[in-house]
Amino acid sequence: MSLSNREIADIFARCADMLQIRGDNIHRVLSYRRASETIRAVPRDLRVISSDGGLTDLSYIGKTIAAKIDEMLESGELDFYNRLKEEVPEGLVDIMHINGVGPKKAKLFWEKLEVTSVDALKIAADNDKLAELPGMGVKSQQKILDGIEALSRQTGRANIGEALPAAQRILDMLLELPQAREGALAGSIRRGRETIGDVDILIAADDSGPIMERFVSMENVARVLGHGPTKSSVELLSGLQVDARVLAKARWGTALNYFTGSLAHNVKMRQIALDQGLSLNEHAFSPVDENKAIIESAEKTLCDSEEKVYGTLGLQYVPPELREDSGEIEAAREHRLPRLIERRDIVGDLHMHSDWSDGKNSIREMVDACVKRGHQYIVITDHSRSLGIANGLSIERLLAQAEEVRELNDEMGETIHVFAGTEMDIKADGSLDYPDEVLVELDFVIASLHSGLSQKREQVTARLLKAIRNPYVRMIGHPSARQYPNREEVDADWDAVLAAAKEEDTILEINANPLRLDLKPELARLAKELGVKLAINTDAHRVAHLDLMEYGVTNARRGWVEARHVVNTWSLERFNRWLSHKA
DNA sequence: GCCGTTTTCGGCCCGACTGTTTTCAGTCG
Repeated sequence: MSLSNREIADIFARCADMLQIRGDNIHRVLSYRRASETIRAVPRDLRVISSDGGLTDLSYIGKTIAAKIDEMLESGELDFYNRLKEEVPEGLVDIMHINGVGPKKAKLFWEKLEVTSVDALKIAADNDKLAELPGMGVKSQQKILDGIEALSRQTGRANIGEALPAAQRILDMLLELPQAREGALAGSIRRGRETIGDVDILIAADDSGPIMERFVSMENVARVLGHGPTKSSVELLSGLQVDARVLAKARWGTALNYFTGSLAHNVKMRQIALDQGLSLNEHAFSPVDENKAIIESAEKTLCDSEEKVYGTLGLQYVPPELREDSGEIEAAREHRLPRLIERRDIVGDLHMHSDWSDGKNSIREMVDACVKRGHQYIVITDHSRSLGIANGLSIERLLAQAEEVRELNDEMGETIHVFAGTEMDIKADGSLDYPDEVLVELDFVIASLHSGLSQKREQVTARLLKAIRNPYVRMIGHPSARQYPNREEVDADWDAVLAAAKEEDTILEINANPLRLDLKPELARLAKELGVKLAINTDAHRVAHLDLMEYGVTNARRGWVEARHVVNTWSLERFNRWLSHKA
């Protein structure tokens, strides 16, 4: 039995941890970790890539790791991993994930106390066994107990939809202090990742004390994890960890670049700097000698903006969303980065619900709210009849709603165009929820998966293909049906889905709801490269959800998407022309 | 173990903070 991309990525990550505990060369460890990251981000099935002989084209996958991938694809097992497990107890990997415990401590607990699980470690700590170990003390022991508690409380990474507003509030509060000259969110939140491990906040100021003081004394702080003169760390009551750093304005560019990451992007930046005789860190560019040692007497180059950092290296400015070491450095070198889509390019929203199904607001309220947000056109797309839990519309109600939408549209005149549509279920048996003679009555039909999400790949793929090929279906809503934190994407043959969407001129949605962000960036990038049409929609179930569009735009930017790839950047006239041409 | 516009060997980021050190090791990002 073969393993999925994710399972293979997990195994390499665990190999890396075990190798590190064993004390292997750190760069060998990093190789496994990088390979794991690469595999996690690959949108294609490794089985397909492998049969095309393309594994070693992936970054950080060389001959050795490619062979290990093939072994797992064929046998479902990895001999190397199995042998590692005999040498290094697997529970140590979990212990390593406790905050404050790294490979050395994990190894220490194992060798001195024969502790090989988080539970056993907790018992040892409760009995004061840890404090007696060399290099340990009462405080370290307590820190580990806190870490174990945090681990059990943790539900994993926070969704960006929760983390971003919380982070923004803290940033705004710190920026109100008179000492703060400039501030920004950095890290994965700035890169727009779907989930956030912890929040990084940077403040430029000459006097750091009051800022650090204010930060650790915020009312929503559950505990202070660290409090130094220029860096502090807190855990909020929500469980979210937030780090704040203060630095000099003159170093703003290098610092923001450094703390925005990603790690892999930074490593490449530094390599390019070294190639030019410069060492790059969060403080400055420093000239280096032939041994790559910093020449202390030489003058350093400070950068107060990120543009200067990239400019110093002869690179085009790289938008944060692209900084994942997925080709952006190479493109920046040749000044051929795309002009990414922006929120202001969006002039319509093709997917929203009303109180006719499971929405909270009336059609009129949704329309008025969309007018306020400057949309030129929208589509009302309530759920279809088989989605009983969402009060899906019977054929009679659907036709009655279409009638009402058209009357409202006439009433709105030139203010906004309201199309009559539906979000129709692709049922578990593969059939569509309304017959063609009903669909023909609508202006815009979305087809979406809401059930049968754990079916086999062949089945799910066939359902998607059938929907894509229906002459009345214009768009597939949230194509992979993934939802944070608990629902994995469906298993489908995405190569086949993208090819069919291209052939049939069917739009694939980038759903802007932060719990979905579906298509994911990797697939969106593949789709636009193939010439598949995309649309970014809120899937709003209430007026407030209409403001989630920004998350969808960020997600699209992470997929290198430009305005020209996205249908709802088109004028009403062009959108109408496409609708009638396709019909 | 990967990688290459100084290439197939010799590199691979490094500074802040913490707690245990009495000059530094481990962790983290």
